[in-house]
Amino acid sequence: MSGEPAPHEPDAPPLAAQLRARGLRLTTQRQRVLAAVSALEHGTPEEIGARLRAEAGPDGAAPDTSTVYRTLELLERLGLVWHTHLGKGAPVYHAAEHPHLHVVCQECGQISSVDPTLLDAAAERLAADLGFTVDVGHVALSGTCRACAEKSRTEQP
Amino acid sequence: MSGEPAPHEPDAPPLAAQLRARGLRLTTQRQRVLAAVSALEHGTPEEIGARLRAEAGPDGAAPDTSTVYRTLELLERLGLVWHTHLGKGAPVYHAAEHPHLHVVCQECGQISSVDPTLLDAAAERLAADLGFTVDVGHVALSGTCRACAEKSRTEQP
DNA sequence: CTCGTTGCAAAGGATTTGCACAAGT
DNA sequence: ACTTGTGCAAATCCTTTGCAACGAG
Repeated sequence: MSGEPAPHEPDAPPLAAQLRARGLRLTTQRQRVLAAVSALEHGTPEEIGARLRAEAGPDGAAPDTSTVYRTLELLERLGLVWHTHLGKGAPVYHAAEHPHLHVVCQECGQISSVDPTLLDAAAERLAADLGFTVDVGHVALSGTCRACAEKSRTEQP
Repeated sequence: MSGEPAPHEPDAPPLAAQLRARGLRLTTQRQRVLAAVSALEHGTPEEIGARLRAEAGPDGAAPDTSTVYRTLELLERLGLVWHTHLGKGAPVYHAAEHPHLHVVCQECGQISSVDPTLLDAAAERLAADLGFTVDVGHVALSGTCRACAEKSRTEQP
């Protein structure tokens, strides 16, 4: 902690650079997967694959499912994307950009993004108490959204 | 919010009562699964099943895997257990008892339980802002524990 | 040209479901 | 007895892996 250069740059971590630095290769697939993750706010591997198929059209070839998984894992290791487990099913991926907090309704599954500073106080407390560093990008708060709370109040009086 | 009767009773929600109230039946399997969840602090469905097998011994019959899953779902709906997704793998279940917050290290997987009041401020903020009710029992904070933070500092200077 | 990457297809693990029988009330 | 719960086995869903061909540097 000694002053970050910039709050958040235009395209923060240069994909190509990250790859070259590690002797890895910049492929169309990797660019497309990353783009898809950014485009879909919260996408499961399956949804990301589906989107890539849609973008590719009938004749254009989309990355294979296995490639999507492999690429997501890679991108995560490069720090370009993060994943979170929201419900029972598949994890959702989101671009690392500026960190944000996920809030998920257990009933309807709706996802909201919240200002991460919401947890700053708690995070500092954990750091001071346990030396534990909270990774805000990974955090998801579960609960019940307003709509579902009212709905269940109506259905079960 | 008008004063809770007691901070936490000896055996808060009576399993049998919960079942009878809904016309459901009290079976050995259900009692055993609940007991196993309590015994294992944080158990995956698989681990819970394994423990039941072990408890049953060579000749005693343990609940089937599918029964474990069905029962966990039921117990959760009854409010007796909660599940949380810690890593990529399976969800972990824990007895509902008094609520506590889970803090998980992404590297070593170690789980710590923290005072849930840590999130009270954030929870109230969400309630006021979005009408969203945070379910503290479900929440898991991911990050890096002190040990792992120091370890990676040593290995990559 | 060399080595990382991809596609394909099959394997693997985890969770769910249909149905007939066993068990709780 | 009546209805719910369980065991069994097959079906699904999600993810991973081996290997030959392909493409970036």
